[in-house]
Amino acid sequence: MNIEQKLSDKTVEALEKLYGATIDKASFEKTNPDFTGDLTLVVFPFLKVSKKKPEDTANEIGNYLKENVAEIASFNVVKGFLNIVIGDTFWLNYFKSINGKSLLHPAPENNQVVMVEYSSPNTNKPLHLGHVRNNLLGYSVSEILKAAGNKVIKTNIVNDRGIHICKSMLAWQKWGNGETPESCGMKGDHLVGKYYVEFDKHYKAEVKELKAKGIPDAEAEKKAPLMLEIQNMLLKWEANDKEVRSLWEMMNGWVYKGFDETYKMLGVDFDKIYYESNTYILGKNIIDEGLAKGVLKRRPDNSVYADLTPDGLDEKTLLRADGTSVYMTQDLGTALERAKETGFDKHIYTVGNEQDYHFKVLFLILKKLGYKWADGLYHLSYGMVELPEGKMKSREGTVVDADELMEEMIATAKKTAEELGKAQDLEEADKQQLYRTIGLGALKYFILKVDPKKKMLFNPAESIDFNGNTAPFIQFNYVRIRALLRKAKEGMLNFDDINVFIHNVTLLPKEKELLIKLYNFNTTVQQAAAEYSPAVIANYVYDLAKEYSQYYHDTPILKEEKKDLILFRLQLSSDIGNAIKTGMSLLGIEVPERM
RNA sequence: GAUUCCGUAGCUCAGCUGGAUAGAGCAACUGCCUUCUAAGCAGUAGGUCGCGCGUUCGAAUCGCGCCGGGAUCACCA
Repeated sequence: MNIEQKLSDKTVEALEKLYGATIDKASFEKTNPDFTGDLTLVVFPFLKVSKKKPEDTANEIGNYLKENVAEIASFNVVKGFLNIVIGDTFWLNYFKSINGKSLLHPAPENNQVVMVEYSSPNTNKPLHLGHVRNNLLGYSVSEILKAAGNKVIKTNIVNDRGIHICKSMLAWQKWGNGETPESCGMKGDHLVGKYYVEFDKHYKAEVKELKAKGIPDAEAEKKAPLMLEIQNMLLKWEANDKEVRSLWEMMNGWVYKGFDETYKMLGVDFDKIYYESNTYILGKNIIDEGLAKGVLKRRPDNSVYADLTPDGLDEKTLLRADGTSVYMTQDLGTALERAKETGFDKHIYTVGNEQDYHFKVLFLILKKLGYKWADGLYHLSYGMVELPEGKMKSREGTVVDADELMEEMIATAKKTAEELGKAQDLEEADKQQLYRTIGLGALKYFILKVDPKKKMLFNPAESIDFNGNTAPFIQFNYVRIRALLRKAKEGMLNFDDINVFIHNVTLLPKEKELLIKLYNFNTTVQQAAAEYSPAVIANYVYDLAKEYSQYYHDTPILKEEKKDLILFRLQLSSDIGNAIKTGMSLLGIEVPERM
């Protein structure tokens, strides 16, 4: 049982015995660093039952706890604050208990099936910074949920069909001259993206021309020849036209190859990939079911809708008058399909906050339809990535490309390392690997340390930092630990048998703080899982690394005179290294051995 | 207009299930490399926690109202 729980239970007991009061639980919090103690109980809420002054109440509870909880070394009272000091013995026992083990101990009873959907790209253009945030979040949340004891299925739904896909296809057909990724040396997704832009350019020119002839805006946009052509192409696609389909398959193939490279570089992956070309028809069964149950209604023109006005939302159309379905219909169908397929307990959609309304409606309709699993649906809604001048706009060319961004980060890592004279004795291949680890680490940490639901700012003019609250700083501390351990090994120091050296250890204040931090590792992972927030992990790992950095600076480890202390400090460092490595892996960030 | 998210140091962010004097990093300025990796450590300076009212022994944190910003409110995806 953890110490906070024990203290809480005993406090409840104390209140009962001292004042005859029944209280559910008493919560302790971390003692403010300016005061002596490890855990603090605020006694103000108990004055009602004690009918005594804050100081007296705190002292009485303190005395009771001291007598009944062996781990307590001492306590002090400041106004209404009861500060508890936990003895070294407790922390040293904890230290022994984690020796050589993983810090993670997932709760098996928590073993739920969780689907995490993320990425969801369109196959008409390459991935950009917004996708990067999505991918990193989805991947990291998946890792965190796994660490918290869930069975996670990572999924991706690829938007591979529709009018926007036809745009790049048509443009390539018209102006591509048979260009392929091989022939021009361009990554497939970038090549297709180029033709998407190309389409837009010609289309705009046509619209402008029509407008010049005095045709109203809306009509010009609809009547432009290129618009009519892609609409025709979409119809052909839906009719399974051989020529259109093979063009579609070829160009999507290029895109997938490009995406695979980007995903690989980002370090994300999926257990199951869905394609909208297979799922867009889904959902019609649900309509029939909904109509039968009376959840959905039919209008005179034959269109079908869900009336959500009683819930403070609008009417949502699910089937057009012509019988075709809309985006929402697909999502209803896909959710049902997945529920049948996997029997998930939870399903997390990693999608930007611009779709908050969409998911509200989606979940509500599924609940109204009476599906139990609908309670397990969750929209992991994250804020947009903005540039100093505002939103990224592909039309204005202000989109930050994912591949380019990663390249730049790696190049900056290289440049910085060379300036600092780092890693000079490494093999060339190891150097390249190191620059990747550092550059991509910096990028990932920069994005993940921010609370997902907040919008975040990215300034391309200022490169992402490598100092301070960053991945390279955390990696650096890991590297220092690894260097110590290598040297210890060379010096034949054997710290395997913890029982030999632990008896002669008195904890320094910093060592105790570090042990407390390690002790909180699992709680932190659980919290991050509950909040679906990698930022919780990022902040934890940074705090730990920062504390260690101070410790490392102030405390001799290999240079310590007493051998038992050397061994203790090495083992402590090693444990911290493990915590850093594990924590970073939950963010999808690697740590190097040297840098 | 309605719904919703956000507003903390010059900048980027923590803290928010109410608790003690609001924390980091960057940028600025000062020190510290013949001692375990200086991508580091220590220090100085920088805040009416958007504004007001309320609840409370206690509010950055909870509630209400303003002000400012974003997003959404299609038989688009």
